[in-house]
Amino acid sequence: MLENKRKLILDGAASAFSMYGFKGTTMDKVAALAGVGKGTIYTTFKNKEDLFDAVLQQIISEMENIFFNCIVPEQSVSENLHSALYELLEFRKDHQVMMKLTNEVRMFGTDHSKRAMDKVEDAIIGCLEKQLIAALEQDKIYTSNPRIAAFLLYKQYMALVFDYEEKYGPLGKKAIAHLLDQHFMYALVHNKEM
Amino acid sequence: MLENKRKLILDGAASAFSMYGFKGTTMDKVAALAGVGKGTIYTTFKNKEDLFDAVLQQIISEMENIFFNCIVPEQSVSENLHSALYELLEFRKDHQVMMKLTNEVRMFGTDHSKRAMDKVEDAIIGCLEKQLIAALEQDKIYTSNPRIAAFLLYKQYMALVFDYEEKYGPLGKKAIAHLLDQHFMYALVHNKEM
DNA sequence: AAAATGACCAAAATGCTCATTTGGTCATTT
DNA sequence: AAATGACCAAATGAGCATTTTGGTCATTTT
Repeated sequence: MLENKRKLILDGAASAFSMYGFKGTTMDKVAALAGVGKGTIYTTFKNKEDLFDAVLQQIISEMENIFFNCIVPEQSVSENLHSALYELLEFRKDHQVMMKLTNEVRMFGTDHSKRAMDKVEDAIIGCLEKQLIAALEQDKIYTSNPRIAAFLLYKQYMALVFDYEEKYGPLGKKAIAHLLDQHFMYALVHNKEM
Repeated sequence: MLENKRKLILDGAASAFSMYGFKGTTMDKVAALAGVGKGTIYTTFKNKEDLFDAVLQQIISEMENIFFNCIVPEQSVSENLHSALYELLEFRKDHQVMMKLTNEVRMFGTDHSKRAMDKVEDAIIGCLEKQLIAALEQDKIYTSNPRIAAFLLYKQYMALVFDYEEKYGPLGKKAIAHLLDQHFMYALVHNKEM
């Protein structure tokens, strides 16, 4: 019944971290939410941070699946990238709790949990990079360094979704996609000098 | 002698805020560094935050001057934007203390001093926007919204200078300029559909 | 026997008190 | 009239008592 418990605990922990953040989540709460004894958690996970890592890893996997599923060879690069970004938007909406966590962890978290959150960022950038590389191999885009391009794409996306909203008010999904298309994708698709 | 004192105080305060940050700076230290009595500060500035504002405003003015001076009509838009970004890089180097302040204020500062730091950001974006508008009027670039373009340019620049360094190591000035040129400017200069 | 559990403990977090520091004032000095 | 620093109320932080919490392990359950 160990594997069954693992899922229970992981789900309880995900709820707890979502509701209370990292610091606000106690192992007692996780145990209660998961409906298991506190000691049981420690038969599967080394400690709180390990549990946190596992929850994030689960989110990362979900996300990578979603990303993977929107690469459609028949689609144009631009369309694929659009799909990917829409998925990123949807993902953010579903897991907007995770974004709160990002903030909290950066402010109060330990070094370890900071690194854990960075892994999420790296995973997203990695997904984007993968798509860019695929496009690159088909000569659909030009870039000397798909990793940097993915990094910039991600940062620009985050700036539009979060920073812009803070300063000038929220932007619709449509507007964000359009802005990225005009200001970032265009160069990728047309600039042969990269 | 009031105007003379004002400069003394402003310089002392600039040093103090640079050395100790906002919280770490006491009015006694400012008075000592400026070589004036503490009470004197309050004949010119309403309070600590007002003084902080004044110091930032001075930095903003310096920065705007530098920016203004690198708009050369004979130069191409791309060159002008390059100059502006190089100046921004130089500016950051000289006032890198200010960047520390940004962090500190965001973490521990009052709402007021946060807004004060935002003004610096807005000033930089404003400078970029001004240059973009000038270029737009000469039909040298295309963009439906120079404010957003300036915002994105700034964010991308900051991401390259700070976030990228944190993740993958520092980028040289040359590399940063090149990346911005390839990934951002290109669309501005070529994408007539904006 | 193997898995699950919750009472238990050391350590960390929190609340609280009180001495010190600090932003700001104002009577005095220059 | 301008400048000043002793002075004050409020904010801060060190130090301590109390509570909470991550993690363990002897006991119970299956």
